[in-house]
Amino acid sequence: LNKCDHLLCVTDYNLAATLDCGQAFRWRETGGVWHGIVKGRWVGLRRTSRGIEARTAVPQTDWHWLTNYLQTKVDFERLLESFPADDRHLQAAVKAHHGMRLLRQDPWECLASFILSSTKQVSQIKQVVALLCERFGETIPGPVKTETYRAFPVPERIASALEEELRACKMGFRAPYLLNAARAVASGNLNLQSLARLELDEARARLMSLHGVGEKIADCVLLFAYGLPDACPVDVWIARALRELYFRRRNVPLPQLRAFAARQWRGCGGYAQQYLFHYLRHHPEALKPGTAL
DNA sequence: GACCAGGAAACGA
DNA sequence: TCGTTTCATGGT
Repeated sequence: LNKCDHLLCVTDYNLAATLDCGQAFRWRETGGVWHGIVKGRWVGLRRTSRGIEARTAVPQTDWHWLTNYLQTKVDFERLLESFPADDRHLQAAVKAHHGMRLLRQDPWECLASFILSSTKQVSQIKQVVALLCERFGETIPGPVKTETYRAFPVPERIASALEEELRACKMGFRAPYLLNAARAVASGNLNLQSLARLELDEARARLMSLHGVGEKIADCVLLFAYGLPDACPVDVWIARALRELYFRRRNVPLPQLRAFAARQWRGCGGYAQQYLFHYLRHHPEALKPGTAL
């Protein structure tokens, strides 16, 4: 059976929060439809009462690529049970964006995107990623024939680019980092597929061997592309939240905050930090002294 | 203009 | 193993 339309039956799925919480950077929403590109396929998504309606530009016989990306088969209720019940800050954030999921993204796209993310706002990351795709991505079929749609550029294409061409995508000092990472992946020096079989610490060390990839960016990749539940990226927002809400505004050093997060959210650190991150981006006033989250 | 952004490397102590 | 500085660019 070949079709361009498909219904994903899900409950407790917050599509808008999932696609706009800062874990992926290519999704856009127009008129209630989210459109983006998953594994080189254009797809439009709409939340309905029955689930998620998906539409592609090319007929599909198998939708596993999409259900895997969206993680629609994850039991959300069981997921909630893994969160500490007595963590009132986390529970408040979960309540505000109930049904938000972590995606399962392509490792290379995720790694490249987060190399570009350092000290940039989410809106700027989206802009740089869009420029990169526009200039280096392969064209793919889309719904409007007069428009061009592009896949995320393969590492081989980035590897053959000039640093100046990359800088022209407004990525600044991150350009040599991206170029080096693309060469490592394209040459086989870094095998992204083999990372899936490693423990958290070993996989993290491999990623951190890349110039421009520290603990935070490595954890983003291990969480958003490999689904390691204990990968818990601590960025400026999460660090601020931990200090304000869990350490009574004490100036606790970053490594100590990371250790605390690992203990506090054992088994669910990835989800916990993502709910807090998304909540705080919508409610930055929650970090003001004396304000309960 | 000052200040900050989903950081990390290089440096000096 | 720490704190500081620097990196490029755009938004507020």
